[in-house]
Amino acid sequence: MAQLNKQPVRVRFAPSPTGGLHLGGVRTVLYNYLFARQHKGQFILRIEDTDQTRYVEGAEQYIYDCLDWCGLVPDESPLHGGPYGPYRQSERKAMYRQYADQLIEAGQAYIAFDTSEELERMRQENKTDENPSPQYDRHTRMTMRNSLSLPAEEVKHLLDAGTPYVIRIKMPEDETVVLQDLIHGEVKFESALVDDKVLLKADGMPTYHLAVVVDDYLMKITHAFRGEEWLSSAPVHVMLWKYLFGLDKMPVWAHLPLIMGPQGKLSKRDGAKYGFPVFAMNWTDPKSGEMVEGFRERGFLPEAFLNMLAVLGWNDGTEQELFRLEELIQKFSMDRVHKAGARFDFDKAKWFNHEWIKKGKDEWLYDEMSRIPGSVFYQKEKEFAVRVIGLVKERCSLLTDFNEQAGFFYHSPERIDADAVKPKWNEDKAVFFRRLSERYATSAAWNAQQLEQGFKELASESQLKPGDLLLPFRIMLVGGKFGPAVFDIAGLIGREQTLSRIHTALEQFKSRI
RNA sequence: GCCGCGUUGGUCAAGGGGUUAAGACGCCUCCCUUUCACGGAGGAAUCACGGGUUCGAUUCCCGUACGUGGUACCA
Repeated sequence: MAQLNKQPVRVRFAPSPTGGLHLGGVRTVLYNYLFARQHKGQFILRIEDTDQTRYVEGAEQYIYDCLDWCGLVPDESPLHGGPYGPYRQSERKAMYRQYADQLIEAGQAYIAFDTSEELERMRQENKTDENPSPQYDRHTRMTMRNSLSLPAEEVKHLLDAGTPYVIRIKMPEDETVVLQDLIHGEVKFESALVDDKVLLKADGMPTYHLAVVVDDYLMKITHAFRGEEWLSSAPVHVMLWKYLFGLDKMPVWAHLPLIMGPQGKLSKRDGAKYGFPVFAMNWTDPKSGEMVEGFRERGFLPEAFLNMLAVLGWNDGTEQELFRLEELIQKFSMDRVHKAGARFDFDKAKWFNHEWIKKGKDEWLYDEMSRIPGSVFYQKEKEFAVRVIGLVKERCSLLTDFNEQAGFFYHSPERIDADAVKPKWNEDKAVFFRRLSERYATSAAWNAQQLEQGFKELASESQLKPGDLLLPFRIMLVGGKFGPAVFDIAGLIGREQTLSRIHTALEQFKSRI
């Protein structure tokens, strides 16, 4: 550990490209990234594609796209290259075998010939109420077909005959495996209770267990952060480190708390079930065609998404909740990460986005809006859009809210909420608006101040209270009881639109009220 | 079942032997605004349970319960 401190910090995110990248995955990336930047170290992306049966077309590219969108770009990766490549485990296949062989030499691993049927049979036969899932361990390994139970000659014979086999770690009978975790502190395991995990599969590919250890060593990883679902298999990794490279070379671990859904572990199904995104970006499974919604398409700003994720399980000890990435890099610390899993709350997520929208520059929001399909803002020039955005942004939690909140700046309301004006509508008011439109038709200047002044003058000439006329006017221009100040709206949409909307509404009121 | 991790309002959480137990989201009320929103002021709501230790436990220890992860030639 002392030695590690002198080395440049190197952390890695190691996803397997089998589908979308969900909340928890992005948070793991984020914490890795923050830690690396804070320590002026390297952030590596390693693709763990050792299971060929789970290969999913496009999944790797999708990961790059997500990281790109979030702005968490790795220093080394299959895409960006680097001095410790290749960064795809499938391309490193040849590197793992020697370590497995080394373990066999040392008696720390063994060869096992059991077929999946035989394994299944063992599990069935040993299954009891007390032990519903028997392990391949010190109790059962001598009853199986492996280089420990079989005579050396038979092993040689089977090998010569090309019998498929795997290599398993031989967990010691009586050892306490101790792990120092940055978040959980000291965690202990009894080696006797851990099973003989497969290290090298029959196809020659390593399992995760061998691959992480070997690659973390070869890639000089100093700190290994991963989800808490890995904590149970940590003793296997620790043993491997001890056997292969020495505990003093082992990275510092941190097992991140899980992100939970409304009930239990957050799953992609929760998204569809409860109506919120769980992936960073839309992900369509190429086989099933099933689409899981992403935060990006739902209208989140990457900054807000990251902000929300950062404080889901971490805080800086103050009341601050809004952080820019630079601040997070400065303030993040693993020992302030909460131990317990956190339930994801979509309302709170929207609040973060809302805050970022309110704080955001209008021009910037305009640019971000390009991601929203069918955004109204591209129907007219940018200058107009930017002014509209400034007027409505405090009413929008998501980028996708803008179309509804700003639509009436681009087209006259599709539906006019006549019911809202109905109770207090009368002929005096109708007369007022007819006169107002005459007045507006000829007024020299067209800006909010002038329009408001004209409106109020006419109201007092008509012996009407402006307050009683404002709501009808709003309904005429907007269609409903929402939106920014009416005269700002009239000022922006212009004379022609304002007059036309007054006339249209007047007609509707005539027939419907 | 076994192993690991965890448990402060509905949710995210600060705190940590003596506190009126922060704050945020959400919810409710009021103010501002003759809309909605923003903003402001309030409100309801919390230390899982049982034993210790202690003058005193939400805080420390031990159990229990509950939640959660693992228990694959998946990661």
